[in-house]
Amino acid sequence: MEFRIDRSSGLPAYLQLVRQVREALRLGWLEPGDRLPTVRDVVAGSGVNANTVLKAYRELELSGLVEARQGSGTFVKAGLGSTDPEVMNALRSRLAVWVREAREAGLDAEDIDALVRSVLAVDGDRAAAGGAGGQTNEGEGVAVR
Amino acid sequence: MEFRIDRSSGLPAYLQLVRQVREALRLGWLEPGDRLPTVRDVVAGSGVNANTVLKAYRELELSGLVEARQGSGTFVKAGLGSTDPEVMNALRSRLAVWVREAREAGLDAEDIDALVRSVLAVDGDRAAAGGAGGQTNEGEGVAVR
Amino acid sequence: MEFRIDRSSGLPAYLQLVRQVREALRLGWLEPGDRLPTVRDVVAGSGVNANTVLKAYRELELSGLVEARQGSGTFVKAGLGSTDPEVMNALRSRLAVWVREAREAGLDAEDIDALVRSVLAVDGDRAAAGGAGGQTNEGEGVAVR
Amino acid sequence: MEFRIDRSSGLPAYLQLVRQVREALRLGWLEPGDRLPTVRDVVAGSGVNANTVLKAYRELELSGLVEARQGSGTFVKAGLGSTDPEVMNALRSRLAVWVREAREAGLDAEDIDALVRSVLAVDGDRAAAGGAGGQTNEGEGVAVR
DNA sequence: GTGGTCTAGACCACA
DNA sequence: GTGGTCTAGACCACG
Repeated sequence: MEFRIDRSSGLPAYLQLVRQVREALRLGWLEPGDRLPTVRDVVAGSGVNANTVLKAYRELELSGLVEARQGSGTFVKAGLGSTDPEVMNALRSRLAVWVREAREAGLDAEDIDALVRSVLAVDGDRAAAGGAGGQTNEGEGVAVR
Repeated sequence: MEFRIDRSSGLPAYLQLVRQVREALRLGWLEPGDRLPTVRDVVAGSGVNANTVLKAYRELELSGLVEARQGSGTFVKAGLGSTDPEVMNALRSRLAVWVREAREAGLDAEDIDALVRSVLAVDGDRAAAGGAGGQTNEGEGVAVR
Repeated sequence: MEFRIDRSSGLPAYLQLVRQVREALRLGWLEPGDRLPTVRDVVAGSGVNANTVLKAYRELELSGLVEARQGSGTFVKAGLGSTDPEVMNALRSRLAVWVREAREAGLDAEDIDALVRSVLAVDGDRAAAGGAGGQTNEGEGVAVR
Repeated sequence: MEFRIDRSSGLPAYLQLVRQVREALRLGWLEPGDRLPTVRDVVAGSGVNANTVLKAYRELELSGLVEARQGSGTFVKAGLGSTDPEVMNALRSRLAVWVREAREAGLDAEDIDALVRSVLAVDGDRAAAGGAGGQTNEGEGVAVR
């Protein structure tokens, strides 16, 4: 697993790390028992400071997702992606089709992001009680009357 | 237009405001000539401090999207949504269908977000130079080999 | 509220801070709505580094006990001490009597601590399922056969 | 004698071992001449690394409490529990009564710990120079004004 | 070599 | 002036 940090996004580096681990868990790219890259690897690969990585890993540990074993590394303890990988893949490929069309219609990544967020916001009001998701984007969103 | 800020997202409040205005522009919910809510309104509606709103509006003004007219408010100067509203709506409704299916398959907002981001990341490598840049999420993304 | 850090205890300073806040909550000395001392106050009063305090406060925030409000301080969000203050005081004064006797019998603080821990350990095996307490001492303890 | 180490307590593993030996000495569970479990036993029984156990034993030896005899094991050299076993037992059983009442009043182990520590802290100010020092908890404690 | 703790100090976001 | 983020670097605990 490899991290990419976007320094201009405004989101703190350690939260980007946390988020990317959570995403990998949700997508099934990481599973219980897997070892996260060592702090030193992440430092070498992404340019952030070691303490930033430690902070991210500690946050993940506090939320029960990973477990640090001194001297041997940090390991995934619990999964997040409860969805059947096949279903996931089906959804993913249909999404990919949609994204391609959107791009052909001239939308860029930010447009697409805005669209998705707006649909999720509407949809979220319907799904409501689902949440407890943690650091999701729920709650942020635009409303025009 | 109404702002919602999520204090626990890690993203600075003023950037959430900026982002939401940009999203509204991209989605065609705001158009040149429209007036943004007054600072006072935003304060009342979202609980942030007036200085935070001012900072967001100033930032939008610096990027040329809005214009403050002394005594009468802040107005949209330029659009961002260059896409034909009909096409936009078509894309939007197809997206909504996909989202509904995803939700029925058990994915929550964070799952969906992760999926979208991962598809955009792959897709981004292909589209590369495409985006107008700005504060997009491009660049952040997970890679597992 | 005032913190005291024991640098020779082996327990990390930030955990001592966390523990002391938890204790104050359990004893009813802190209640929801109360403001914790500012980071700067703690630094001035206890000699630890600001980041150490921030780390402690952040940990408390992640566990849902306090809430940081930028620019205005850190506030207690949830209580821990569900016990009736009167009952608490009764127990406390009876304990104080016992402690006095123990001291008169020649036990020092470490002896008393050892005794309490050993009684709790035995007792804990009986109470068993109670826990989920978090960073309690449960689990550590001596057993001689 | 059997050790239990709590990996989530924040206290270094080797200090937990040292502490448990000291407690056993104070409570009279270990006496001069007794043999401590071999390093191998401790490793098998508690999961820590052999070096960690060695470090704990070395520390105990440095403080004069135990003595390593090449080829035959590590033996208790000096006691810590100077208190008459009968008095100790009397105190212990009265403590047990109190603990039972506390538990019935709804206090859990962490509550009890907090209470004991707070009483000891107050009491400590009175007894002052009393303690033999060492790695006691003296000095840490909460004060609310 | 692994993760973890702490410090000192710069800078940012918010009220 | 409030909390928060990040860095750089020293040192510790553990395997």
